[in-house]
Amino acid sequence: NNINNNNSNNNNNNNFKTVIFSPAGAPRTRKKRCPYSKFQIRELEREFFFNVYINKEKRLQLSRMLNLSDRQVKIWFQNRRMKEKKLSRDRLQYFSGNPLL
Amino acid sequence: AVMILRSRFLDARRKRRNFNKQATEILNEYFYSHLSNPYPSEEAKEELAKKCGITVSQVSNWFGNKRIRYKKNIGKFQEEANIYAAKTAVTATN
DNA sequence: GTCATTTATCATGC
DNA sequence: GCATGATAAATGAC
Repeated sequence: NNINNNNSNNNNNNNFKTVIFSPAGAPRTRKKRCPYSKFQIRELEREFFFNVYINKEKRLQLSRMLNLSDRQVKIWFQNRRMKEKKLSRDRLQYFSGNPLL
Repeated sequence: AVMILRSRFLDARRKRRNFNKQATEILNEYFYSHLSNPYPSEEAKEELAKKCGITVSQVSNWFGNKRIRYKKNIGKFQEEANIYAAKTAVTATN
């Protein structure tokens, strides 16, 4: 079964690999970064609002609905949790400098 | 009101402002004097952030961008590399 | 799982 | 018009 396809507007063309700079070693490749569509982001964010940690069933369900691989959904939630943590840090720093707010 | 502030955080994420010349000098000085391993430790990042008047995240962003852009076009940064190499060479003799 | 990264992309400065 | 800082996918260490 092939997982990656993207509907959404502009892209892709996944499974395009980019060559990585290899410091004295065999040249490796990495999947090209492809930005997700507005629709994909909306659905991912919606699920993230309900639970920051997604279980296997919902993950598979989401991946099918959004034409993303199971791995991509998993990684998206990992990155999203990191983003939330950073936003919390920024918020704390911001308010500590502005006690009136 | 909460929603307004919340949206302002999300919107303000990409209000980019260039760093001042002194901060860029400090960052470049560290980068080119550690060119063989341009990965400052967490403590070094905090010190750089303090000296430059920016956040630790901004220091990490700067080094991330600098590493990839230097690697991708070393020739373009050759002149800049020579300048800071000479600068650190002077301090090394002292 | 977290988290520091790499890489491409975005948004702005000038 | 690119330079530059910040963010978004993707990888790998642990």
